[in-house]
Amino acid sequence: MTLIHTIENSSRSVQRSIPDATVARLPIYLRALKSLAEQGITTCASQELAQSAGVNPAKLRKDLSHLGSFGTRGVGYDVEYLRYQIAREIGQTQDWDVVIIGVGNLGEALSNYGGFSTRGIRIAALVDVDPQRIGQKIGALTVAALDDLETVVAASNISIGIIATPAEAAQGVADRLVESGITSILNFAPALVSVPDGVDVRKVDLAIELQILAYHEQRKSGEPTVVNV
Amino acid sequence: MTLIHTIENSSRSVQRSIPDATVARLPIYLRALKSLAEQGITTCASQELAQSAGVNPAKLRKDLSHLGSFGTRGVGYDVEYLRYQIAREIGQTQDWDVVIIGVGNLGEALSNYGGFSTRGIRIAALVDVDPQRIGQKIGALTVAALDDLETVVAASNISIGIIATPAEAAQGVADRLVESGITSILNFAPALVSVPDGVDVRKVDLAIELQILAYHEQRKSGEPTVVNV
DNA sequence: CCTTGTGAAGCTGTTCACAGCC
DNA sequence: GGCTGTGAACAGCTTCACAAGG
Repeated sequence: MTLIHTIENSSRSVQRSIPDATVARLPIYLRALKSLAEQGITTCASQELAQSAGVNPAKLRKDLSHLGSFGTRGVGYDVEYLRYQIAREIGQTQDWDVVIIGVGNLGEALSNYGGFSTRGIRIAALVDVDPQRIGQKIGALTVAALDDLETVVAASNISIGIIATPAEAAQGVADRLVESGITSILNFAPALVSVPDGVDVRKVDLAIELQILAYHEQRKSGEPTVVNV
Repeated sequence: MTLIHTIENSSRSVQRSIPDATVARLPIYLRALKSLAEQGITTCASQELAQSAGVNPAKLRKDLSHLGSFGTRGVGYDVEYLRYQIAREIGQTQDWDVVIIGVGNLGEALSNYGGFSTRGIRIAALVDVDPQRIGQKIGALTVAALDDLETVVAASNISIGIIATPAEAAQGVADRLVESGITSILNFAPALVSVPDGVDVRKVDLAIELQILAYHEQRKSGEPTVVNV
């Protein structure tokens, strides 16, 4: 990806840029900490936290070491304090407004998905091309026209776009998003979208996930462990 | 992960086990090849195919080299032949039957998702706990009771389970799936599920994807590239 | 004594660059 | 000449194991 415009270490302040692999796990730690907090646990060792997050303790400690030094040797971490530090690092102290483009089955499911609000994500707008869809109400939101994307983005201070259209429409929508000033895109369409430098695209391809499982499944059942000599 | 019960190289046959990173890209190549085929292109160089898949040509060639040697030096690859070889490797020559557990917004969206059938995935059954849901028709399928999971799995020759329940229910469902003999699970619930060795679990967490984007977004807008000295 | 934070080792994946082959 | 297939260099991530420090 290499989208991090390497600031190549200015003199002061902590060394920027946390490894991608670490960033991807920070939300998991956050959820694990939340769960510990709800159980009334106020302090934990890397051991427990790691277990609760499904990683190995060394990895957890290494990950945290990229953000700073928040633990106490011989004791562990203060749950609330660590929670706050991670939240701050990944920008969870504010809410992020998101627009979903494409209000089909998936778009609608996403807009009704309950898991976002507690994680700093707010679905702020829905957009579609279909005249039948435009004006329709989904929960508290009214579906806007794709033509009004720029207006919608500007009005709602939106910073992330979700593409939930068919594959053919994906590139066009991505272009429109970029024009609107959006620099972070989550793409659910099974298509490659290309964007200018400085714009982040993440892709979630549901079919691919299943195809990967199918591959392993084939391995497991296909050849019944031929350990011939 | 390390779920590949390393056969540690028996004497004959190609060395098994393709790198995970490669497996994850094979479906992408397959789609790119399909697209080329539809444009009437019968032969292609790694250059074009790589571009169409969004990877670099060297990586593509290295990936393919793990499956065998399917190209012609000085010429490139035969689109149909390569397509068949990759499809064979990832088990796309047959259809894989899938059960979705949890027919909420997401489960329903998945069951209506058009992108599966062309990629060798067939939603064969839907299951829920909610008595209101059970018996309901979604497309051609009738929602079955969670209690009948074993029966459903056996009857339809299902090999993959998709967990689309709330987080609290995920572990219980995973246990039921494993009991039913399922060894491949795609988990959409924002929860860690633990399973015995030999069972593959992949996780898709929609909120995490957005949180990762939010992190980068914060980076981009937060500090306006402080390149102080 | 116990647990963190971290150099160092090891592993996996990517990229380079070229020999091999059509 | 041109493109594949691949050893070798490289980069990033994970794991180990231990010194540092409460």
